[in-house]
Amino acid sequence: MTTRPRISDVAAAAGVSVTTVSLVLNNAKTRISADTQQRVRDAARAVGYAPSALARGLRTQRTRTVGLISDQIATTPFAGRMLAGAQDVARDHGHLVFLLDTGGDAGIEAEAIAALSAQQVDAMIYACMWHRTVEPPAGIRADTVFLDCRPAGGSHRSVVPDDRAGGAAAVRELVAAGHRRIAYIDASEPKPIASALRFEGYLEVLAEAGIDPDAVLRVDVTEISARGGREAADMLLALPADRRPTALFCFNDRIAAGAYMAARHRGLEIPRDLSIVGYDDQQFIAAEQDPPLTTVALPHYEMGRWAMEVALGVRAEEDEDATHLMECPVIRRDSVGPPPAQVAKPSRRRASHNTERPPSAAPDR
Amino acid sequence: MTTRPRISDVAAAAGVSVTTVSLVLNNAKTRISADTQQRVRDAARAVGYAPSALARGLRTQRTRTVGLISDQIATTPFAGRMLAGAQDVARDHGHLVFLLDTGGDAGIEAEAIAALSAQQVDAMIYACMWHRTVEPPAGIRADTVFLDCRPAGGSHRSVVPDDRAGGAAAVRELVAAGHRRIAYIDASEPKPIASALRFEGYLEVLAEAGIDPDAVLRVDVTEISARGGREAADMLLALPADRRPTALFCFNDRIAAGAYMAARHRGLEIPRDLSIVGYDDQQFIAAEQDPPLTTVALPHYEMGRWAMEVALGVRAEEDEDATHLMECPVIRRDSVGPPPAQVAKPSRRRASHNTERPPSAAPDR
DNA sequence: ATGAAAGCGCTAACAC
DNA sequence: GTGTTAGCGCTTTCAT
Repeated sequence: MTTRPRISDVAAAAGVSVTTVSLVLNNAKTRISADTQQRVRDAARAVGYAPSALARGLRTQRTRTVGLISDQIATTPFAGRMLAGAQDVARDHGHLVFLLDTGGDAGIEAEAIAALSAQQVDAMIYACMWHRTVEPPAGIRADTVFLDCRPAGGSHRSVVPDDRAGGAAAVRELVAAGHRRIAYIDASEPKPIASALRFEGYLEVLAEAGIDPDAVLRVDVTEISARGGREAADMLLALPADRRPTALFCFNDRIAAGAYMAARHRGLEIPRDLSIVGYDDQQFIAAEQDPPLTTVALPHYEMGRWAMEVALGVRAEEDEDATHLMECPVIRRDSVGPPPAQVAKPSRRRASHNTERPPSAAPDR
Repeated sequence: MTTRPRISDVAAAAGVSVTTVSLVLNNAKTRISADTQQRVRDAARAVGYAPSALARGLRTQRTRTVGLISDQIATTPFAGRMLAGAQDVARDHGHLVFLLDTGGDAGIEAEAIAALSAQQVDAMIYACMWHRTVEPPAGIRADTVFLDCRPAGGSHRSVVPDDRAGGAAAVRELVAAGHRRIAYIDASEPKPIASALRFEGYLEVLAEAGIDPDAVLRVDVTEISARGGREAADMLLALPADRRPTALFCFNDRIAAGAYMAARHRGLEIPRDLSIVGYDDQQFIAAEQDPPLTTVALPHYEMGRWAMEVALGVRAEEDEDATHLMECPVIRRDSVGPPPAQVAKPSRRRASHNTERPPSAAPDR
């Protein structure tokens, strides 16, 4: 092909005017004879015609494109599902998405907004890769929808996970299994917004169950990682038997993975000796623990869909609130069981961090 | 703002013609008086002018956009870095990227190609989320560059990781540490193209070191996962002492994580009793093993950059080959050490899969 | 050193 | 039922 066929080529081939071609190709309700319609369609196919989105956009002032600005797409495992959700609904509605990752740089962000505006995108989404509060970038259009973050001041529509309810659901799993001494291994400073929310859920369920919260059972990790989780869990498990938790609710799955390590080093078997629940349902982490980790999933795909649906105006806005809370489902796997029948008799050896065997270890050999 | 300011608004504000505005805003080499230039720029800023990318694209037939078609962006942890690499160079050259994920569906793929063509993107990238051979989709433009996949028949330019060299590098780590009995825990059928390549590297280094490959030391996993890796490693570690490997090269980090589990269940300490190297340098997996896993990194960010650079024509094409091989650097962490001083005396108990203690375990209590 | 005007490919108001 | 034409906002040739 030397050059793209234009609408006039189709018109010529079909022996009609461009108006007619435009009309039939846009399925206008207009009265064009069925015969002509067929001729036009055949001609279009014959010359390999596809309308120029540029020309059409210029003329109609609707581009059928949407801009998606994200921070940090590179370094997060969750981005993909959010993008996929947004993508899917965009495609279903005939829209294309411009993806602009800013790496969190405000200058790049400003450029991105300008570029998108120059492209006359029909809608705009501002996505964060973890739930947080953001200052809406200067000059961002008012109908932008915020994905996985809350604009300060509730100035724009947004969707975030319901971390409070998720935290409650996690702890409820544990309470239902019979646990009463449940620790919360929290994130470190500066804490993500989800941290306090999940803790609220924790307290709520404890109250429901008539359990007094014990301050020693809430510990902050030194860093959000398996290593941090391991250290924190290790402190908890070193507590005297009557104060020691029988279950751990971890801020996220990576921390939970660290808790597994700590348990292992103390010879504790999960869930027989210790129950654990995580958060995030992080791919390749939660399901691949040994035993697989019970956790709470972050609804990234759904949030991505929701954001695109409201951005495109294809969702009946059921709620009045600017920010929509999306449910976090619990994913039951094998790390929760009833608490050990009797409290293990206190071992008087101080946390020596290693080869202590579980009370129940087989006296083998 | 009611409606976007047009170039004529700027012209009016500056008291010049639109030609002049266009010229100065596009930094034409033309001779426009410095004074006029300033007036125009001031006027543009004053009215908040930004040129319409649509109109400009329609006129120039260059849109400064590029289409990036990907399969499976949702379910892979590597997508982000590839996108970030592509993104960064696009931005540096003033281009915007349309991201279209097809989920691997051929129908959607065809639509995506059509949509991108309608948008008159200046360039196109076809990305896979893991190294494989693909049949180029029908109708894809000839100058498309393939990212992390090879088009069948070498019909298009492409960039993929150098898995053979990566496999060699991994095994060389082990050989350098003194190992001679090195197992390769391979992927399962249908094997990724990388599987055979890494194995080639393995054989190459063995040959270099004068080590005869032992067929029992190559085992396929039943599934690519921690569980698969665990089972495979378990078989290997159950071998009689004189046939047992002292080091494991795993097809990927998840499999390596499974190997850690198997080692742990046998009371083997890493790297004292067993050395392990993985592949992928997968985020939150490799670095968070206990001890952190030595592995080979996949150069996703760099491949993303490379692809966009050639797509945009901003890279001097140094190599004649249609497919560019990108180096996979080894990431040294703590899972490789010298082989155990003497071969452990063969335990005659058959692989009982559990509480066997390492020879060196403290006889505590 | 600056301006007039054509035209990129399309849609839609209006005429017939 | 179908055709003519203006114009979306810009770049660029050609005049001056």
